[in-house]
Amino acid sequence: MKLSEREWTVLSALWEADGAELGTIVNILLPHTGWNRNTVLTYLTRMEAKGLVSIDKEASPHIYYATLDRESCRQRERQSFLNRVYSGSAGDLITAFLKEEPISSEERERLRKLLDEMEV
Amino acid sequence: MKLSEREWTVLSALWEADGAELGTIVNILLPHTGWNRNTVLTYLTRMEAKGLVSIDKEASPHIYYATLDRESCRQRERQSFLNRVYSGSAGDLITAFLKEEPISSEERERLRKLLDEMEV
DNA sequence: AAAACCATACTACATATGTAGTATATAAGA
DNA sequence: TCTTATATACTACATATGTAGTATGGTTTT
Repeated sequence: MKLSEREWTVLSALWEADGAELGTIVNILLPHTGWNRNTVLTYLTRMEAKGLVSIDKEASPHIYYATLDRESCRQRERQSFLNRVYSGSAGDLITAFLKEEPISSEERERLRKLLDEMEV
Repeated sequence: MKLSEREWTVLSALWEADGAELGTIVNILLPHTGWNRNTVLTYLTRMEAKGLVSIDKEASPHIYYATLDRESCRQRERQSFLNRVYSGSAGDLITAFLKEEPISSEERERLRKLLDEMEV
């Protein structure tokens, strides 16, 4: 199941404060989205139906959790992006990001080390 | 404007055979999508309305073109992916792909070289 | 020429998505 | 306690997306 942009945003908030009540989530999202409280609630509800969010309804107010952790979602997004945009060629993908994005020299060092470790 | 999965697929076909007539496009897409001819036509028409495709209607049959080249689209997708999934941290993104995807030793060499060139 | 096929335009319709508004119960302050 | 803010459930509605079907006219093949 592919996450939409908005779903990703909602999950990000949950990863930031997992097991949160509505108010908290709304507050996290508000600054950069401007979403209405009920909009957020709709997302959460719909995402529960999709299995992306789980809700503890015993508690009051309800408590909302992400059912997937960030790394699993990233993993899926990576696959999807790699195949869709680069037809699976990770080398090209990495090259493009390397060329385009500013990478600090520490980062570069880390990457070089990683490459070396792969050399066996 | 964000491309949907299907729009990306259609554009891929156009990049493969830009300036093509419907039949050609359908044939390119058919094997991996199974899309009906009219489905493809609908996509092309809708994408023209969005400015993603241009259609030469003088010709008969019409000729369909992608209005954006692959690299521009890749560029946008990279930005979107980077920000959405990695909050802008290109280093983490690259690391994840490096660790996960099989990269040939020639690729690794190329990447190393690229990293070295950045070292100035 | 009649049959079969291709292309285009237009229509259709279900589901998804973005974005709330309303009604209602409840909790928290004044 | 009366008012106000919160939370939840439910409803609403426009636009987008996925996926064709139909009607029509041109083209190619028997």
